[in-house]
Amino acid sequence: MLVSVAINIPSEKTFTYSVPSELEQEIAVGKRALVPLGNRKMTGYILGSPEVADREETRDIIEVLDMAPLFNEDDLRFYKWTSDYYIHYPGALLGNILPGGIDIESCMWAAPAGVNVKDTVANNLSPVQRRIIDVLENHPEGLPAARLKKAVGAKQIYRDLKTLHKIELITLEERLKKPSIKTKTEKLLTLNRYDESDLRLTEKQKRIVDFLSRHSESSISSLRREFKSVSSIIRSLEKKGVVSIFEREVSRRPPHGPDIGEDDTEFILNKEQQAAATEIIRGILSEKFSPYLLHGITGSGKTEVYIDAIKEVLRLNGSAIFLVPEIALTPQLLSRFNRRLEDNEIAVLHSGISKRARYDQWRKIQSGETRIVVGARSAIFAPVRNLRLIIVDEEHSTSYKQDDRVQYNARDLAVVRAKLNSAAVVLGSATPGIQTYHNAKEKRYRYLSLPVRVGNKPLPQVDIIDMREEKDERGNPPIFSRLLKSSIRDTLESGKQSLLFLNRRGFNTFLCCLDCGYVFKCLNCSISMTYHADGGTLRCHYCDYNINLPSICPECGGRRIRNYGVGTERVEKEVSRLFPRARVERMDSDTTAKKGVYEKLLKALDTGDIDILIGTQMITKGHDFPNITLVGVVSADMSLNIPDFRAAERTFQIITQVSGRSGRGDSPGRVVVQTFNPGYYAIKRARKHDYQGFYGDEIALRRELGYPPFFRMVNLRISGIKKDRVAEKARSIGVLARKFSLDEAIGGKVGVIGPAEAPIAKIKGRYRWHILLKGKDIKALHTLAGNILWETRRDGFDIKVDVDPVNFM
DNA sequence: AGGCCGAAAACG
DNA sequence: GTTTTCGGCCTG
Repeated sequence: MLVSVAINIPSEKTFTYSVPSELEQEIAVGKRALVPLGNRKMTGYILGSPEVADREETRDIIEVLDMAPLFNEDDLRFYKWTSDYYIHYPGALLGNILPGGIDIESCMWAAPAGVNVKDTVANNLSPVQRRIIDVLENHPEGLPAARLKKAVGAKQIYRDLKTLHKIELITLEERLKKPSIKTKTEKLLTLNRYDESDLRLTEKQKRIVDFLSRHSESSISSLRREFKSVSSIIRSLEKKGVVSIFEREVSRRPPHGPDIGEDDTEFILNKEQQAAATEIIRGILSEKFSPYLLHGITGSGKTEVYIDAIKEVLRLNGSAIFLVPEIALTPQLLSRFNRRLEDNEIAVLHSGISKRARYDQWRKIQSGETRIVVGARSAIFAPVRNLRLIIVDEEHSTSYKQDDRVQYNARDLAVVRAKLNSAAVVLGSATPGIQTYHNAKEKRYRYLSLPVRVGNKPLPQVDIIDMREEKDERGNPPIFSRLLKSSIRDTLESGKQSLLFLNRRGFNTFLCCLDCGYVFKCLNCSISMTYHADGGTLRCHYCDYNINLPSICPECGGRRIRNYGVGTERVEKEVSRLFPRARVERMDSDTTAKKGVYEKLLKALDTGDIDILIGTQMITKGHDFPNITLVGVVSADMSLNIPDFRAAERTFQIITQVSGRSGRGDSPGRVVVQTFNPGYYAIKRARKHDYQGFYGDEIALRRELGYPPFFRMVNLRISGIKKDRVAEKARSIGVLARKFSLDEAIGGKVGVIGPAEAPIAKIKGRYRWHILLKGKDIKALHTLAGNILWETRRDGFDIKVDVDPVNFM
């Protein structure tokens, strides 16, 4: 018997192994096996068992690592599609999406041999060898070769390790690295059929046999509770063949979150919600691929529609995946789900869950025990059984695109997975992505609309303030316009709550020397550092490098350093100055870094203990607080000035989303948007809540300029430590790309733009360049990107392919 | 010929 | 990803 496995290494290959006959029983797709690779051992993910090997020699697998598969063939088809589309190594993709911390592998382990290195010997060692000895002196128990290499700072280390081993200064052995989480198992007993007349059982043995005959299977621990000491009795029963012992994994329940929001158990859908839910349920029942765009304005009650559809899926004994853009949104959603979908356990998958719990959840989903999965983007890979429905809430959110490691877009993958499983998929948003809306217009998705707010509440009135007209005492633009100031005051006086939104945390966005114009920038990243008044530090928002606020300019020694730009901290200070009696809180990634703070702030907002909440992106989504009647967008321009073709789309979405927080209760809401670009179409359309109008403007531009959805893109990112060499490498890849783009298979169907230095030219000490590939034919784009990767050695460079890029920085 | 080194390939 | 092998270069 043969198996093909994928291994978590940067290689597109899968590997074929033979299976010793005693392990054949245990083989199944989706289980892991310990396999030999070179002279080490690695964890391989079993993909199938081919009839014939594609090479002469195969080695035996060592061990099957799982009792039950981690995924089945359906899941695998989807994973394979993903690794093909995003041009990722299949083993690396599996390694990334499967619950972490359970794989086993071995490595070379170097340890000092415990002999004194004599001077005469030491003098004969090369510098690298001497450093190895030095490092090992501080690690008497030894180190993995790879870690040692880093510690020594050498390019190569194996030759020297071998030499040192030969002269017996160090020991070298292969060592298994233990998985970081252990799977918990319990031992179970079942009663075999046996001939009573053949056996003489003691009194105690009889009692246990009697107990077992009344239960189909029992754990040893439950027997122990019943009969105290049992081990020796069980052993002798097993010897006689009366019982058999087997092992099974047990899992723990995840902790229960806090309860937020009103009791909405008795919710009744309005006419539009009912129509949308009915249509989605029709799709679910059809057992055909049924994609929907649920376009519901803010406050229109999309979640109720989702819950209705999920209820239907549960009735059909199917599974549903519910994706949320940010893990911060799960607690609220969960308490709502728990109220409405009682008796059904809900699995939560996201990066905030511990490894151990994530593994347990994965197991329960895989076995079909849990049928509802809620989570951030990675939950799209959950190994659900009988998938009938995927919901992508706030589908326009850019956080569905993973930026590091394996880059994928969970929103797009949701549609693919639904297609592979003939399931329904609902993309829901108040401000659908241009691409999604375009798909709906082209009839690829069915369009469902919730055009009114629940309870017919009006949308808030939006006022645009031209900040060029506003001046403070010194003639500079103030933080708050007169209208925003008076609106906050009015809101305070009427006992309602205000939300102030700003897309930038910190105090001032940059510091600048008035004498020489020097701007304080991060040493590792080409980013201006942000002043944080909290700790009196300057911080880089990319690598968190921070220094104390300097009093003199490091460039010219000048003492006149000025603050520019406004962050949430600065806004907070200004609010406290203007409204000293108001209860003000700030919600951004600085204040919510500590666990539980986020929930606490939401709770306080809920109970009315906050008058004014200031925050970033974090406050724009998904919260329903009826007492908020004023929303202030402190600066709408931040998202406009990014080098990205989606800048207008983002601006429209942010203004609309944050406006939607206002006026959800009985009092009408109001929104004040401050901007230096009051005439910009995205802002003008947002003022009128005019999505269709905005779409019309935007799609015309996209068509004219050749952007998605009319053209597809692949971005190649090249980064490295040495500035000149990265530039050189980028240029040589650019030449290669242009050459390949003329190939027959591609035939001028792909345009090559660049290479160019990335807008953020340096992050964490790595210089960055990119090359953009653009074309209508995704196949040609894929072929070209694949060819380039294939032909390019990444010696000292990091080269990443980003298919359908979202972030161009 | 043998040692040394960085680059490249192989790993089933 | 780790470990081995390749091939060019130097020394003697």
